[in-house]
This record gives sequence, C-alpha cells and structure tokens, in this order.
Amino acid sequence: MTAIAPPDDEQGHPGQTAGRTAGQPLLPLAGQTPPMRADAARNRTRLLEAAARLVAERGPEHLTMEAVAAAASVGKGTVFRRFGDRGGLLMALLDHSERLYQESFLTGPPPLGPGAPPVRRLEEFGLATLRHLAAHRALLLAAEPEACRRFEPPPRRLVLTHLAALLREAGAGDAELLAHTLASHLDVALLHHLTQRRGMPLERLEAGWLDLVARITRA
Amino acid sequence: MTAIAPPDDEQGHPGQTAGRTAGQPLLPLAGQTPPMRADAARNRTRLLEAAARLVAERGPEHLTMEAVAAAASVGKGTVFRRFGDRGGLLMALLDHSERLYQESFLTGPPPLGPGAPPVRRLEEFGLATLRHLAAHRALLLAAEPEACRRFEPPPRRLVLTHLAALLREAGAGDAELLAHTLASHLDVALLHHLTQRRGMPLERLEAGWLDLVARITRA
DNA sequence: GCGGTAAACGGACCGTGGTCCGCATACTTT
DNA sequence: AAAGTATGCGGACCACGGTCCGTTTACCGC
Repeated sequence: MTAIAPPDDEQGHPGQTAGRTAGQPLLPLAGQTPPMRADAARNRTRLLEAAARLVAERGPEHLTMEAVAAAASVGKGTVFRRFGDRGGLLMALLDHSERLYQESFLTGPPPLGPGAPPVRRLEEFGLATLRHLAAHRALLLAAEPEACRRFEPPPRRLVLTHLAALLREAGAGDAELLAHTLASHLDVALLHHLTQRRGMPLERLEAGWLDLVARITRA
Repeated sequence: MTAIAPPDDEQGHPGQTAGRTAGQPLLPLAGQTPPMRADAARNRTRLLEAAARLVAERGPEHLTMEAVAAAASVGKGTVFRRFGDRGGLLMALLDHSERLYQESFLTGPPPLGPGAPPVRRLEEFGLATLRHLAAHRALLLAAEPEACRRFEPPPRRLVLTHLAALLREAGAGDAELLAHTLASHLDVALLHHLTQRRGMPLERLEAGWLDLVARITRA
C-alpha cells in the first residue's frame, strides 16, 4: 500500500471510504469521509459482483485478485486500491452478514441483546457465533490473516470487547484474559478443524461452549 | 511437492529422512529410514547454518528461501527437497529446543514430568510452555502455518494429546474440547499479541493460566 | 576399479500477492 | 464553459514460495 490507502468500508452506491482511524466496520462508525467518485463506486460494485461469482464457482480459497480484476474488466491495481488486500476483499464480501450478526448482539432483543443477565447473554452469544461461523466457514477461513495479525481485525476486536464486558458484568476474574479464552473457542479455524478433520458434530461444540461458560463464570 | 518428498526430520551428519507416516518430530519416532547420502547431509548442515545466520542477522520474518539457498551455495530446489517448505525449515531450526521442551514434560522429573498429580502437572506444563514460547517467539511466529492447518503440525498435536490426557486423568468433562481451550491459552500468536501489542507482562499470562486451570478442573 | 541405479542437485519456470507511477477523468470553482 | 485538481485507473513490475525436470553424483554389487 502506497500511503494513506483507504481499504474501503461499505455501502454500494454513493459510498465513502473508511477514514482509517483504527478500525473498519466496527459497525456504527460509518462517518464523515468524502463521497466516492462515481466511477469508483461503479467499479466497486462490479468487483464485488465478480468476486461473489468467482467464489460461488470455484470456492474462496481459489479466488485470485487477478481473476477478480479480469472478471470485472478492471485493472489489478484498482482491486487493491479499493480493498487493500485479499483479506479486505473477502471481508467486504461478508460485510452484510457480519453487520446482521453484530447488530443481533449489540442492539438486538434479549437474551442475545442487552436486557438479559450476563451469563445468559454469554451462552446465547456463543451459540449465535458458532452458527455464524459455520454458515460462512469457507469465506472466513480464506479471509483469516497471518498468525501475528490474528487479533487485529475489527470484528475480532468487537467480539473480544463484547465478551470482556459481559465477563466483567458477571464478575469473573481477569476479564480481558478470560475473554480471549472464550473467544478462542469461537474461532473459525478451530471450528473447521474439529468439525471437518476430527468429525465432531456442531452440537458437541455448542455443548462445550455452555460447559465452558459455566466453568469460567462460577467463581 | 512432487510426490513422497520427505520433509526432513533431524540429525546432522549420517542422517535419515522422515518416513512420512503421520508426523515428524513427535520425539521418539526416529526410525528405520534409509540413511542420507553424504552430499545431502553436508548440504543440510550448510543450509541450517546459513539459515541460522540469516535469522540472527535479519530476523526470521525476513528469511527467504532463495537467500538461504544462496548463502549456503546450494540450489533453491535443494532447500525445498530437504525441508519441504518454509515452515519446515523454520521448524528444523527449532528442533533442538523443541526436543528438550518435549522431553521435559514427557519423561522429565515431576512435577512437570510423570509422577505428580495431574492438576499440578497441568499448572507446571502451562508455565513451562509459556516460557518456551516466549523464548522462541519470533521463530515460532514465523513458522506458524496458515489458519486452516494450525492444528496439524505434530508439536501442536503432542501438546493437545498431553493436555487431554492430563484432563482425563483429572476427571474433567469433555477432555478433548477442554484441551483445545487450554491449548489456545498457550499459543504463540496470542502470547505475542498480549505481550507486544497490549503490553501485558508475562506474569499476568502465567497467573491467568493457573486461574484457568483451576476454573476448568474444579468440576 | 567399474558399471548401474536411485538419490540428490540446480536453476529456469510459474502463479500470485502486492507496489508504482504516468495517464485519464470526475468533480469543483470561477 | 474552461481551467484546475484531486481522485482514480491500469498494467508493467517486483519478490517470493513452490514446482519441474534434465543432469550429476554418491553408493552398491561385482
């Protein structure tokens, strides 16, 4: 990336470009950035459509940036300018469902959203997350960044702060650390490994989650 | 890799080449494979020396396979033939301390090795592992495979089976699942994130480990 | 020593992610 | 409407991991 390259955020048509403060789609921080140029917006949607098509055809793990560019009749540089990198493009593809998922526990109805007791919300949050991961497994897996950046993407951060908040509310010990413990149980790569390579049914992971929450919150 | 490429295992001089059954240096399985040719063994040590030098000079994250080949005055193909891939080379660099670490809890003296009660061994194991990770952070981080293979390398498998065995002995619930929970607390990437990016002292992670073991093993 | 053979070698080659920079063009201002 | 400017565009270019395959060479049996 050359300088202040803005790796995109969301919206399809009259869009804007993420202001690159600290994170991208943490949800409500769609703000005051200058509107995208018309050609840029057009290319953006063409790229997303092309990418979605290619993913559907060949699977996210075989998606190449050059193929997307070609399929959208656009230069390769344009893809990178818009989405930053491969992970950014994949994430953009997930943006819509990611939003729904985030809203469901941030502002949705209890017991998932605010209003229920914290332990109850923890239980529901894990179940909802496991289902979210399972539904988008391939894409999330393909978008997973390199090891040392695993905890940086805003969605992961949001999950961590959410868990930490609920744990604090429930009065557990080192909430930040325990949040990581819980979060690691809600990891796509782990889910993939356990269900695909080790043949565990999703139900076992769900039961494991409830058990884990119980063990961790009874201090 | 072309076919039954043997991604190397250990020993320096009259060596052998891993038989590729299921795992590499799970420790005692150095066996009955045909001995390495003299030139192969020589190149192996030259490569390891060159790699170690380059890592020391520029850090493991800047190590390129071509640079290693050149520094060892060897063809690039030879590097891949010997070590399989970049991760294999990095792992080979760690092989010695990995062995010491593994022996310490498999056959070493209690309370880390056999002989102490399981919960005690769990506590010690975590502390020893955290120190091991911290000592080799950069190298382990650079060797970390892609997300979807994160649980496949034999060292990780060994940790998981060890944890599961101790948990079973301690009578916890779903030992295999809980082993993953504990193992995720002993993850280089997590350690890196918490200590480097979030500024937590190692002591806090150690305390967190003891707390976690306590919470998980009191059924 | 002398072949025969399997193993090892080397480096050209390929695919892919990511960058660079000169050129084109959508919006703004007057 | 013309000029000015920042934004975006494109695709040549680079670095690196990994593969392929024709050539070389260590080892084994004689």
